[in-house]
Amino acid sequence: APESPISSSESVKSLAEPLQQPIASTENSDEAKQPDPSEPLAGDSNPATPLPLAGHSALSIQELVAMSPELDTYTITKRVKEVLTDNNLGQRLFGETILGLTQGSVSDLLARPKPWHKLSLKGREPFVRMQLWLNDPNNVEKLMNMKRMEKKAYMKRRHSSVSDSQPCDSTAVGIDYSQGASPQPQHQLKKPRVVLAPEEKEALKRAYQQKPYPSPKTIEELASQLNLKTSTVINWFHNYRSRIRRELFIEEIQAGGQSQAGSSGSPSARGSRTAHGSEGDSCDGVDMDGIAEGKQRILGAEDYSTGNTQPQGGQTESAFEESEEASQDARSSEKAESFQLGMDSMDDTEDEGSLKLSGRSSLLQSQASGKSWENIPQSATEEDGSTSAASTSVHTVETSQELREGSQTPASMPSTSSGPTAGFQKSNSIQSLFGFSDAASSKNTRDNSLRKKKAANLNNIIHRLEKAASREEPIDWEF
DNA sequence: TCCAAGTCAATATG
DNA sequence: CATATTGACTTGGA
Repeated sequence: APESPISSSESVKSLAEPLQQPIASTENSDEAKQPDPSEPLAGDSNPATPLPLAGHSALSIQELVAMSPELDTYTITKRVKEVLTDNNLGQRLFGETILGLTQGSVSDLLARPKPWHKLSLKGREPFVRMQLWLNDPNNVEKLMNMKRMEKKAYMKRRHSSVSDSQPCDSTAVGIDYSQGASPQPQHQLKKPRVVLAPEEKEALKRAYQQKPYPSPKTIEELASQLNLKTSTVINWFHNYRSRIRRELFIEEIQAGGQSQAGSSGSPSARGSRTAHGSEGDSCDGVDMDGIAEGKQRILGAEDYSTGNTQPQGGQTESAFEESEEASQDARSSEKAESFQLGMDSMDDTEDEGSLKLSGRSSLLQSQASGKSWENIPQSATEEDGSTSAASTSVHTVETSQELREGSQTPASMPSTSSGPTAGFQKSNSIQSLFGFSDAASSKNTRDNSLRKKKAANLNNIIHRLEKAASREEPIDWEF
């Protein structure tokens, strides 16, 4: 019963309690949550975002974020979406008044939340705000009010044709677009906003698969070939890389978590989206592109010993794991053991001499709706990493990160796995041991896109390894 | 300098 | 109208 007398800590506490599934445990390591004075400069460091912030208390969000416990971003966004749709509140309003973000950012955040542990301090901020908002009993009411006020202001504007700036409180960054001010603004310097043609994207993607980190020279070539500005190509690579990465993150979350609802029973209310079928769906969720592309992929198998905690941590990625369709669902064997080794063959294509490494990988797929998963350490076939593409051996590791124990929605679970239910697994000490660890083994994801992403990600990793191993010339290791 | 992570903001879509 | 996508920009780290 440690009580932290910190006055303002109440908000922190509120942050801590809310949802969070049965993850439980993990305690012990309460880092000291002292009020901590490390805010000498704080003051003006952040120019923007005064934002009202429901909390009010003395702590800045940054501080709250810093001491926030691990939040389940997926659940948070899910709930936020529910609340918003149930009450007909838009992302714009929510984003601007609660999160201090624009509509597009909110959309993105809600649709593709990254797992907490992959977020930077800054990136966690919106989630903390969302959690705070969810905890506020009057959240909806407040937003509704804002909505009303906005509407009123709008009406007024239409009437008197007078432009007035922001209504109500909330700070206002002061930004306001003056419309009347500058006479003849436009001109032709509008910056057209480059829009890449499908073929261009295609070409870029292809280039990416070969080389996720093209050298300046390559970039120049691409740019001239496609008739694009160099900076556009550079930007495209940056964006693509990070978006691919993000897609992978969310796969992880969905595969591993899938918590459950619970929350408000919500009386129907046209649930337009949220089609989370546990299975059966036909839609394979998102794809970054829908364009058909010659599915080409390289499945490399490398044995990256993720071991050692890489300095940067962050990026060690979870890229290992490639699942192949191979066994697919075809046989829905619900055997006790739910994994099987598959060697796959990559069927297709070697289009344009793309490299093809030996494929085949061990596949561990836990199927069954339940969470019967096991972590199989897998054999580590070390050996020289580089070059030996042939060796192949992949690890599908996945030290499960959070294993929820007992509890877990007994409600709907159809018993399913009869197994011993993995009793052991103590608390997730494992996790702390291995600083990172990703979770979730992919099920039979048989998306094309997924596969592609993974393949791409492999390339990405290969690149890193290459860089780390011998940072020299842009070796091209074509196989 | 490079890169990644976050965002913005224009524009696509629904 | 609202939400989704995406090229570009910003920030921070090495």
